[in-house]
Amino acid sequence: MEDKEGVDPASEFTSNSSWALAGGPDSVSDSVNYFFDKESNILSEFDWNLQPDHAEQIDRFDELDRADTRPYLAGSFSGSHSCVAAAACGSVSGSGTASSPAGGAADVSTLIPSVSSSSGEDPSEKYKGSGGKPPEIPSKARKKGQKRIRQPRFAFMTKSEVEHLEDGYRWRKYGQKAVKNSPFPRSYYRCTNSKCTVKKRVERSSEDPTIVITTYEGQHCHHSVGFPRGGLISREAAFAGRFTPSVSQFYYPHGEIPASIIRSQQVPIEIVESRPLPQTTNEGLLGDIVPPGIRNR
DNA sequence: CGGCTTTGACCTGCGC
DNA sequence: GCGCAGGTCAAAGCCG
Repeated sequence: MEDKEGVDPASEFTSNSSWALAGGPDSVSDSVNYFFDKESNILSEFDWNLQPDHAEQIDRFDELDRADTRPYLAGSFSGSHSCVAAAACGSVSGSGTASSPAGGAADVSTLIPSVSSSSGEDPSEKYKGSGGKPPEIPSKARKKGQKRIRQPRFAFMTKSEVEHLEDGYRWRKYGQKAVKNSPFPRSYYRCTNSKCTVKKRVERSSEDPTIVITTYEGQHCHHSVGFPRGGLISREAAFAGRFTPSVSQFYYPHGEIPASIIRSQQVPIEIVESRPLPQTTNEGLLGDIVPPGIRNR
């Protein structure tokens, strides 16, 4: 509806978001490989294809970052988060409450998922668990054998002491599971809005307990509820909270951020500057954080 | 009392 | 077929 107005530039560039480039700078390649090694289970689970091939473009993102994206990437989650993600948000309906990014950012982690618009047409979709039912379909009404339709997912890493970020929406925890090969459990949250099917998972990296990996699934069909603590929202939170499909992200694993980014970002960074978001449009967001050349791939 | 968290059970898919 | 792991359900308990 209102979230689908017009053509989504993001989807335009992510509709075939299994980017395949060739080769890449060493530092970033290492970074990517690092991420694959350490978080491959998570990434693969999310269908993310973070390949060394992306290094070249990530490096360009690096340049972009030096250009003036930092304030936009800065996060201000409640608690002591240092946001690690840069994400582009697709179809955003209105500017909502995401208008005042505040400081407190750090590790700009990026990640390139092959965010499939996964409407269930993907034969490789593995609907592990969930009783195999789509969120929209109550368990009782669910037909046996019906495949759960997985919503597009979006994730980011956050260096944080607390796990639950405030992203402007209210969440209800509906489950927690121990994760294999990880001492940290994974928590499952669902948007408290009864009409909203967005879910999110929160888990800590087994490799770096200071890293919180938050995965959003689905798309909010409503506006955020605002921010009780100061009313400031980070750009990432805005992205996350209003996540829509057709989004591409970039991840740098903590500690493996390309040196140039570290130079410009420092880790962590306390950014006091509060700068209004440009327009919360796809164009604006993408323009901020997506390296040139990536967008139309 | 309503909303939320906790937690064990259950379901499903996948690999062997 | 079986076991494992992930995801969800739902009852019970907690809290404001």
